[in-house]
Amino acid sequence: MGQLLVKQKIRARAPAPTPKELLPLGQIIPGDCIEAMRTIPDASVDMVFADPPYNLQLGGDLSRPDGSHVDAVTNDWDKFSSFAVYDQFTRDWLTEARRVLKPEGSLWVIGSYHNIFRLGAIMQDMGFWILNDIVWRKANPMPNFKGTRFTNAHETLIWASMGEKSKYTFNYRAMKTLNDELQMRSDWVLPICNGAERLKKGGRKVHPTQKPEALLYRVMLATTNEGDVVLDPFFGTGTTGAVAKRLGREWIGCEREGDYREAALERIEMALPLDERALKTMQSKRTAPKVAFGTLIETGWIAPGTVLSDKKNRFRAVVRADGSLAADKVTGSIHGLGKELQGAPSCNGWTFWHLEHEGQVKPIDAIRQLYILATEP
Amino acid sequence: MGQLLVKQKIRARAPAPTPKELLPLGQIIPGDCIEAMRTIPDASVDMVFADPPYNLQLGGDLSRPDGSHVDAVTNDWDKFSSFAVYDQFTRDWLTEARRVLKPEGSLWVIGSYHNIFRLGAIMQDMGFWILNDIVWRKANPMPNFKGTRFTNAHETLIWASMGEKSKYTFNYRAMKTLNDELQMRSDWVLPICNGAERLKKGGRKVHPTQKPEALLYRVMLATTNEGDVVLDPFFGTGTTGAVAKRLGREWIGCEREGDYREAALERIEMALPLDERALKTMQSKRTAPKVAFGTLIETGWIAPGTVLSDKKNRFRAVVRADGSLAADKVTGSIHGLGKELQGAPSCNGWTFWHLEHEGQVKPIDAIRQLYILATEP
DNA sequence: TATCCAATTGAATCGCACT
DNA sequence: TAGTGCGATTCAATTGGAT
Repeated sequence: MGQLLVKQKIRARAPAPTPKELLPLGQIIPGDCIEAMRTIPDASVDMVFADPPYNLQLGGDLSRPDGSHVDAVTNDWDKFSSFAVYDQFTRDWLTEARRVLKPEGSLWVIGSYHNIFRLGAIMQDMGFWILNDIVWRKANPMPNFKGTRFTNAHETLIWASMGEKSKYTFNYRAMKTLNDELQMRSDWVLPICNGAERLKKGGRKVHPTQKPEALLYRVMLATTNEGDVVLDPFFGTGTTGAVAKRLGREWIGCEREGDYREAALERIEMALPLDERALKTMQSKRTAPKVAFGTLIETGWIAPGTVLSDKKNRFRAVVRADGSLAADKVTGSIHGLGKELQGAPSCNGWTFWHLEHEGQVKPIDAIRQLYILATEP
Repeated sequence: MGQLLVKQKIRARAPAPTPKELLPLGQIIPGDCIEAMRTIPDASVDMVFADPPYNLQLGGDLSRPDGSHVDAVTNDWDKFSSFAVYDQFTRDWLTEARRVLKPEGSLWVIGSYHNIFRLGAIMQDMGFWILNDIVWRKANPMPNFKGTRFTNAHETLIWASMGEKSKYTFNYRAMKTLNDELQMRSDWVLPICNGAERLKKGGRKVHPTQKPEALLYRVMLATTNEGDVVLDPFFGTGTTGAVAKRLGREWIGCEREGDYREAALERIEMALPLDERALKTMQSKRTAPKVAFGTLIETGWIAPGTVLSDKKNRFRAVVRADGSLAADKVTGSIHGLGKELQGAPSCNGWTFWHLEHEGQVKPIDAIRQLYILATEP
């Protein structure tokens, strides 16, 4: 309420806003996104959400350990000849985005380490004021098949206002409610887009990088109001449009590829306005914190070199730096070594292995419980 | 053992490495980090870990590697100049870091949304090749008291090699062990630095942004080997040094502030190195001593004439005296024949081929493991 | 009908040493 | 330096067929 009043006051002093009738609401403008955005009036849009090409620079083919082939992003639209070319492209579309945004609008971009640092730096150079960087922690990412790096399990979003002193919309209360009455954090755990939500045609995915609706849902619920105009310059198969419709926001898309436009329009046509049941599935599940044995080593709760033993003191093992255990001649994880030594079909290392703690012999699970208690919010 | 031999072979072809006696190991070089790094020889360091200042309103005490002075602009209204000064400072210290790093060394930086995008973009521009961006997801972050944004609950690290084709160290197996036998992901949940670990003097924290040892523990265990030299140009109160000492790595620090240097030295003095047994980690098969299939034939672990088959019993092959396999019409190595028969791009014969052993069907790799265990010193 | 198992798949900068 | 051969390497979710 108070927020609305403030907005009206400011608008009264600013130039008259563009009437919505002059905007291509609910339409996908075909062609290059920069050209397409030029058709939109200055200061007429409340939010821009952009999922630009990542400039992945992939090498040769990649196969899984089972020999199957990984379907990579090889589309032409993700090919740039150099960082300089990518940067110029980025500055060009960001310039148009800045022009069409209202002074109190905000900008979201999403990317991976291939492009997000360039995006963020250019945004700052252009005067955008970063409000948060958000980490989308994928619940089910693709593994690193060759064991050469850490599993690339997240993507990064940047949320920015038009400038340091600019106002912006943040629905704090809605976010806190969505997060079981805890402040919404800058890391969001959400599954990747698959199952029924993933658009397919003839058994093949229509778009290689379709984003999950849950991601856009949270973005829009947090930083726009009902009736706001959301522009997506890289519309793809229209996740932004579908979520905007469900949440009662207006949308405009730009998209070069006819196939994507067609799939998007059909999809948005079918999108249902929000019902409460759907909302519930969007809410973040408070997953019980999983604690690996290695975490207790890293955080100093159990020191490498500590000697563990089973309850009857038949077996002993030394904790090593990486969280593995070393017995006389065998090594392994807390579970694997326990199983091995006992010759049992399986073993829960958390209850099998004990150590002396405060004068008492306790299972290592007790240390894990203490750790969880100490670090829980 | 085998690994050491390989390393020496490579070094023999490269220019002679800097003898460790010429490096200021276990020392904190006082003064400006760029000046301090200049005292370190070219290509002498295995890893640089840097936690540079975040504040973009810098004081006027920055200098370039050539000694010229950087004229800092600190006015609020001139963010663009402020970014330019920060970028120049970043390029300057990264230039020195790049010079002292070995060709197969790697660079870690940590930052927040204020500076990480600039850091990452400049690293890419300088030729560093990003291997991962890592999200440190704070288990207990400070809430956003005003409720104006999302709770800032993470920081970002970037891990990079010297270039696209450069080799680098990644202890895949140790990370997988540390994470309960699942690949280590790019999002790390770790508590912030508090409690006994947080250095305090007169009830006040000594350093405003002391990093948790657990973070450095994982970084170093993952991407350095025992005895490697780690340089931290923004040493602060010495978390990098303390963890390096614990993990049997050498360290060099640079730090301007005398108070931090004093606190760091005292702290590292008290840190206990791990003993040899605890320091060991699980080896990946890639670095483990190699056992050829032929060795198992020669030593009688597998007899010539033994019939191998794949798990589903679709293919069968006979072991020949020289360690090759013979199928119906084709012959080849354990890998080549498996690849051939399946029509796959590649095949690991060790896991593909099975035989009956003690009443169970096991991959031939299991026999190799038994051999390694039995012949280990 | 419920359950289980096998197969498929997702924004991926994915090997190394020798000739 | 490009080519070749050895051999190391995957997690969670979904889908569809078999039990």
